[in-house]
Amino acid sequence: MTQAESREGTDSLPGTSPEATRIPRKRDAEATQKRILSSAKHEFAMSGLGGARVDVIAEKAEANKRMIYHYFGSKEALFTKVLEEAYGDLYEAERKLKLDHLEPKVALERFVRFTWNYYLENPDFITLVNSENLHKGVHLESSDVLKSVSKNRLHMLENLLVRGQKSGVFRSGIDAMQLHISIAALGYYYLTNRYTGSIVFRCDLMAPEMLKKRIEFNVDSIIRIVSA
Amino acid sequence: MTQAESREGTDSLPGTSPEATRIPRKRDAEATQKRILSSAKHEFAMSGLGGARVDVIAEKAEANKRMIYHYFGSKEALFTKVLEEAYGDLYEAERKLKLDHLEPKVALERFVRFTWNYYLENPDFITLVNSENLHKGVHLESSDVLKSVSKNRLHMLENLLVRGQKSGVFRSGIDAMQLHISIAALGYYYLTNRYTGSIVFRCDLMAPEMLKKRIEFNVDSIIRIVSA
DNA sequence: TTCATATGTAAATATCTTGTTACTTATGGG
DNA sequence: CCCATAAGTAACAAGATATTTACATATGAA
Repeated sequence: MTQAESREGTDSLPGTSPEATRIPRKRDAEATQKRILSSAKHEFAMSGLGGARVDVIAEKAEANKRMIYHYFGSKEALFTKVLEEAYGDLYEAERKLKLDHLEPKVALERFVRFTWNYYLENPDFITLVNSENLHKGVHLESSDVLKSVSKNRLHMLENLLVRGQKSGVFRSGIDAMQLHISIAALGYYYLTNRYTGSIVFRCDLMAPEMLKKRIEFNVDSIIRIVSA
Repeated sequence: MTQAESREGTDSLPGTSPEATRIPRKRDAEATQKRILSSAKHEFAMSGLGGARVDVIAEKAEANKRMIYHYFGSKEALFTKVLEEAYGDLYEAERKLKLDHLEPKVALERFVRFTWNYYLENPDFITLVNSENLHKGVHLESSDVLKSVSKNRLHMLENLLVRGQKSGVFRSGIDAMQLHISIAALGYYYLTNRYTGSIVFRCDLMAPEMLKKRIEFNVDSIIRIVSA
């Protein structure tokens, strides 16, 4: 089956020819790039950088391999772009949280829940990050995009800690980076290792009641860690 | 060129010929299997299941591809065996800890430090587990070996918690599985994401003083989580 | 309209990769 | 010793795979 034919199922003809001839795609560079990025994100997340196939990415994007190389240069450059977008999305969602006006303890709890929910709702993020770390971070280490978006990453949490310390609900001397890492860790580890974890512990770690147990345990843990 | 001829370039005949003759490897099935397993563990850890190459595994094992298929059947079966061994090694090291006679708090701290050190000294374990989870646990879900070695995995920690609760140092109502997962998570996440983490936080997470900071933070966190 | 160029398609290429096959050699039991 | 068999080697086959090339078509500016 030709690629032109492969599209005929979903579309019909714009006027001229009666039988199912190919409908040339409307030229839309931006849309094509978006479809490729979205498809790549999914494939890279599912199979890792090494396991993902350029052919499959192109096919799922309803685009052509040639377009991938045209727009992104190489499989690895595409992977880099996907990673940058994934980090950008997370950070943007974080920024939207607006925790500054909330009571420190409430704000911290909300941040813990947000982090957990983000991982849960964006499972791609975790596998993408895992894949990049398997490759020792080579795709992001020279990424100005990541460096830019990750600037002042700890600002919000630092403010939160200072506010809480001043009001006496948090103890002093808490390292914001260590806490930030811990908040991520408690959720991330559970979810990334959900398959082996379910085997080892002989239960379905993704069952709704188990997920609920986990997030409540995490919230409680983080609060205990910072409490005065 | 025949297959026999193809070897004559590097080697000459044993005994009959005077100059540097080939030394045929001593036949030792067990040793060869061990070399293959060790090499495979390293390659799978370095590149993941998909990224590892059977040829490279054979070469690094100073063995032959044929031997891999002879002894293990397939790349995936070899991967399964490597995983089973990796889990077995961790669990055996855990069993050697002998925490029963220690004061609960001291014992728990020792367990947290053990877990951290094990990940630090066996970085292969983390990437192997990551790789298996990328593959949704398919290689271990039917592994009787893993099911066998992971039996009563929470026993030690449960005993510890009960002892601590009885003596009043630990609070009651702590879920041993959640705690176990958290102890692993705080170390595992930091180490598996050390590359992207170092970029995002603009510091070398693997620098000795940073590692020290992390383990001390983790020990303190776990103690706070369980304290009465 | 005309034409340069951005966008898109199909096929080729060169290299890799897993698993197999045909073959060689060491080992140990009779 | 003799020889069946376990252990080991090299080359091959079939199918993937990333990237490139040759070509086609839509678009918009002149």
